[in-house]
Amino acid sequence: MKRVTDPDARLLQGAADPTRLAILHQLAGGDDVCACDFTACCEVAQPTVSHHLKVLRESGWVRSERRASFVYYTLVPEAVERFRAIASGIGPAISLPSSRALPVIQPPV
Amino acid sequence: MKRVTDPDARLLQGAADPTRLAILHQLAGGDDVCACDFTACCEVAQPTVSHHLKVLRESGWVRSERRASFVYYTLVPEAVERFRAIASGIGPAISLPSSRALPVIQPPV
DNA sequence: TGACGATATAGCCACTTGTCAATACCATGG
DNA sequence: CCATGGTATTGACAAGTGGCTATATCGTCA
Repeated sequence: MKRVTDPDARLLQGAADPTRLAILHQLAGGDDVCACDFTACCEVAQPTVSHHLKVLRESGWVRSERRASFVYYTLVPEAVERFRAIASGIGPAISLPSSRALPVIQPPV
Repeated sequence: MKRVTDPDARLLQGAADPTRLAILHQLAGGDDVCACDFTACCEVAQPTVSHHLKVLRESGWVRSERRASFVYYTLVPEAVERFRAIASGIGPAISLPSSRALPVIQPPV
């Protein structure tokens, strides 16, 4: 992919991967999570998790902090805020007549 | 990139590009936009715009409709809804003490 | 029907991505 | 100091991406 310079696109690209989305969801509570815990949830090897954590760090989603021999990751609140701002900026003001389901979209291939 | 099967990741990946983000912003009003108008805003050649429109179509973001010899594109409301749902699902409930600025994030490379 | 303007597709290229095995790094506990 | 366990980095690979030029397709109008 072309080297993305636009910060917004960079943020979106940071989240645009199933593994990283799972990591973000695991961090959604707001508490910090040990790196070792991600290896459990995502079915990928440890170096791959480490790689994705790096991508999330470099796109501004998370910060890491070493405590003893463990490394803990936290969501960056500003990133979440920005993401929500992007969400607000796309599309008209909420106006779907009957928006109860919020279905997962399954496009035609 | 790994073939993304997760619909949410697919949706995010659809938006994770500066050109496509510009297209989405241009569609944000809710009105349909002629394909020819995207060529103007994004500094890429016509086939490239067409390519990005296809990506947006296949990730569920837009629908196209031919009228006369022009093709008009519209935002898919469900995609916007889903995107906002993802935004709500990431991170804790809105709680940033003083969130006025919503700054564009510039991570430390 | 034939020419023309608007979009889409095909084919190619350089570059990026996701994944892993192997290995290096680092803090802690003997 | 050394062994150990958690984490990051390296190096390799297949596959995907974004961009372009050239070309095909589709509708409209003369």
